[in-house]
Amino acid sequence: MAAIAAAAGVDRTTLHRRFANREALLRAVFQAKLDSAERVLDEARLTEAPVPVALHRYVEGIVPVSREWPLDTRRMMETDPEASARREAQSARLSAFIQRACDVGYLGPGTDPAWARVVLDALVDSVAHRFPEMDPPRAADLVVDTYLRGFGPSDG
Amino acid sequence: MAAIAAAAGVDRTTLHRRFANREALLRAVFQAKLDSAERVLDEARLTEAPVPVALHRYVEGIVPVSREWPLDTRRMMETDPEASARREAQSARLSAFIQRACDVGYLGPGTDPAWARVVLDALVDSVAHRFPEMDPPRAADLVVDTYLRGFGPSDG
DNA sequence: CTTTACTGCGACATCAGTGTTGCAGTTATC
DNA sequence: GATAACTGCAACACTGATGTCGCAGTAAAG
Repeated sequence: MAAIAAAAGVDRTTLHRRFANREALLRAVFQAKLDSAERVLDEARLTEAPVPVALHRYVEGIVPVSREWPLDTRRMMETDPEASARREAQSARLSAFIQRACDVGYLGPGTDPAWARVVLDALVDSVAHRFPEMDPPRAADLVVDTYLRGFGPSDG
Repeated sequence: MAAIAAAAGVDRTTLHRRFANREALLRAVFQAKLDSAERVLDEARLTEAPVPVALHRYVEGIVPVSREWPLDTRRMMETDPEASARREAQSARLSAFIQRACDVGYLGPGTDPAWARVVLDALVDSVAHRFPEMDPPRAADLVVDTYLRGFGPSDG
């Protein structure tokens, strides 16, 4: 709480006036991230936009969210079942999109959707935190390009 | 310390007989991971084996290390300058290998070595922890394939 | 000018985690 | 059988983080 207050530039007492305790503060932060992530999923139109468009919009939107809320929402599991369920629902939407991308042939035949999903998360997280100065549209370009083509020479 | 002791199946007192304090235990664990990682780097022969062979050997070797020591050695930064320097040296070896892979054309022209390095780390970490039952040779196959080809259909 | 709203500060109480100690029990060695 | 080595257990002291409280100061509103 002291570290969070210092980072926010306020006194610990002020934090406690807004949040009853540390758990309440964490819950509020998780909710804020879930809100932002949900907005990105909605705006990406994962189920109706063309797959390439939806993918790019999703990545471009989620990179700033990941940067603003650099916390792993999976850690909410045991403390807030409601938030956990909400996170699971959002994750399911993304996994369904990956499946759709496979179904329409956007991802190659033989692609394991589970692995494709994990890799997308990893690439987003990496670009967001290891290249913090890269702006979201360019970060999305990089992630999508790497995601589809890898690093091998073209026309291998 | 209580959680570590419980996970190890021993009493806290036994931990304290071996390690003066929590910091000493952490240092020992970091050293063990650095030792294992160094062995993998040595055996991969990153500077003399053919690039595809070296890459596969490295990934196949580092996946079990990452599983056995699931801790981020970057967190040693401020507590143990010696271990931090050792970690930096190992990281430099891997980055030099990525550069070599670019130089010989194994990675496509225009590849950003820094990004290629970050993505390799991310893929290894993902396969190690999100697919814990996958054996190392097969995990290495998957990582290298994804790394080079991505998920787009072949012959795009 | 008074009141309201808000904040920072310092002091305090509580608690969880770490580190220490003494003792009893177990196993292996001599 | 005695000794050494090792361990688990419980109790204790200490420390840092959290949460609470009272008070003084500041700014905005009436």
